[in-house]
Order: sequence, then structure tokens, then C-alpha cells
Amino acid sequence: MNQKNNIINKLRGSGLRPTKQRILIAKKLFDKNKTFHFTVETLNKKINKNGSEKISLATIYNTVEAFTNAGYLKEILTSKNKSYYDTNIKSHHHFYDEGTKELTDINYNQVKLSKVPNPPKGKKIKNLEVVIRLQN
Amino acid sequence: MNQKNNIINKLRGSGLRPTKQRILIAKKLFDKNKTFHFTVETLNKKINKNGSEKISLATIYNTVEAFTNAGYLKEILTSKNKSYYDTNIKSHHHFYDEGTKELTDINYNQVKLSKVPNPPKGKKIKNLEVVIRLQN
DNA sequence: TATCTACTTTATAATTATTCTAAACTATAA
DNA sequence: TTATAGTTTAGAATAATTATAAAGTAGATA
Ligand SMILES: [Mn+2]
Ligand SMILES: [Mn+2]
Ligand SMILES: [Zn+2]
Ligand SMILES: [Zn+2]
Repeated sequence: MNQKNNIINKLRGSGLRPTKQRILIAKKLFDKNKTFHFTVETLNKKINKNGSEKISLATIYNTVEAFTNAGYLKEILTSKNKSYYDTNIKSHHHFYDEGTKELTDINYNQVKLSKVPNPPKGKKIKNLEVVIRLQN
Repeated sequence: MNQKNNIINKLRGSGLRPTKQRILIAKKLFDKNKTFHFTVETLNKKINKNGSEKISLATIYNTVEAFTNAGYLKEILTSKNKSYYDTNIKSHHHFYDEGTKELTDINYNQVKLSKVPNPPKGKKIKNLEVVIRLQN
């Protein structure tokens, strides 16, 4: 029951009510010992396949957005049609395989930038992301 | 009339018939002395606003896809909902302003990567793109 | 504990970008 | 000139996402 309380506290800490649905989704997302990438589609399957609990697709969209705003998830923009999300919220880079449409993490220190341009005046850098597209 | 012949040859060279529509679109895209970024929406407006010629939206989609496959355009994946295209087909990087949703080129030599990971075995690197997201 | 209220979930409709379809048109090879 | 494969087009279809609004619920307060 400790994991559940952790989740409840995490949610409360972000002003999100710990509803049954959010707790369940948080378990699927954060109770692994490995981070991973997903789309709303794959998350929806993971949640709604084993016949057990059903969470509406709208709630899954709402929750993923809420978790992203709360900083629990990062959105990864690599694909034309679909949004990808990442449970790894540390700054890091990606391989994107255009064949399998799979994202793979590149550790932050696997890429070294020895020169980076200054942002236009009045703007600041929010993040810097390297995407390496792969082909066979 | 030389520009037009250039376009016609370019199209023929890629196995694309030089139709009225493709020539007109190619003029709008490649007859500038500066490269730029666009979406199908903005290109459609540029073409179909001055009341003159009308090209159907389907043709604009078809043509942009054909030009991308032919290597005349690069697709830039930075935005959740919309595809961006670039008339600058040289390898380069981008600022993406999340407020204005505008892309700005970063010259290739403005970024220096002193360390880059090896691709997973069996795959090779198709390209490496740095996107720097800006905020105010 | 009972009540209230703002927040949340949900089914479903709406929206947006894009792709598909199939009929009319056209570039060009023969 | 004719035949044909490629192209354009209006409109339908699809896919992802967002909006709507009614029903449900967490948590504050009496
Ligand atoms: Mn889309
Ligand atoms: Mn979309
Ligand atoms: Zn990642
Ligand atoms: Zn560019």
C-alpha cells in the first residue's frame, strides 16, 4: 500500500485529486523500475485490455495532459501523426526508428555539444533535444 | 522564362510531369532567394488567396508529398498537430518558438557535436537534428 | 456524519489535419 | 492523332485529439 500512498501524495502535491482512474494510470506509468515511451493509443490498450477496469479514452487523454503539465511526463515530438510521451523526465535524447516507429533513449552524456547558438534576444532556451533518425 | 524551364527540368528529372499546378507551386516554393518554412495550410493560403489561380487542397498535399519524396523539401517534425516543411534541404538545425510556433534555422556550423552515440547494430543514422525550444 | 461544491469522468459530438476515392482531365509516348 | 498512364479534383473517409455537458465523486465544512 505504500506505492499507492506515494502516488496519492504525488497527485495531491500537484493539486490533482487522487481519483481511482488517475491512481490506476499512475501505477501503470510510474510503478515500473524502467522508464518507457508510449502513445495514448498504447496506454489505452495497456489499461483496457485485461478486461478488468475500464477507463474512458477521454480520461486517458485528460490524465496524460494533466500529468504532462504536472511534470510527471514529457511529450516527445517526433512523429507526424501521434504524440509520444516519455516517463523519463530527465533531459535526454532519442533515436527514432522510422521503420518500427520506436523511440529509444540516448543518455544525456552520450551526446556532447561543444557549441550551441545563443537564443534570439528576449527568448530563452527551454530545452535542447537531439533526435537521431534511423534507417536500416 | 528561364526559371520556368528550370522548374520543368527539375520536375522531369524526378519523373514528375510538369503540370500547371506543380509549376505554380514550385515557383512559390523555390523562386525565392531565401529558404523558408511552411505548413500545407500556409502554402494553401499563399497560393489561393490572390483570387487568381486555384489549386485544390488535395493537389497541394499531393505535390508537397511528391516534392518531399523527390528531395526538394524537408519535412520538419516539431509540432504536435501539423507537419512543417522546409525549402532549405541542407542539413541544419532549428529553433522552435512554442509561443509563435515559428521555426528558425540554425546554421549547421552553429552547432558542434563532439560526441554522438553509435546507432544500434543493423541500423544507420539517417539524420541528426537538433531542436532548441524557446520560451519568453 | 451529512451536505455542498468544485473537480472529474464519461459518452458522444465536434474539430482538425490528412488521406482516400473515383471520376474528369492532361502530358506525352507511340 | 490516339492511347494511356499519370494527375487533378471535389468530396468522403479516417485518425488523432479536443470540446460538451450530464452524471459522479473527493474533500471541505457544518
Ligand atoms: Mn494528423
Ligand atoms: Mn492531430
Ligand atoms: Zn526518452
Ligand atoms: Zn529550416
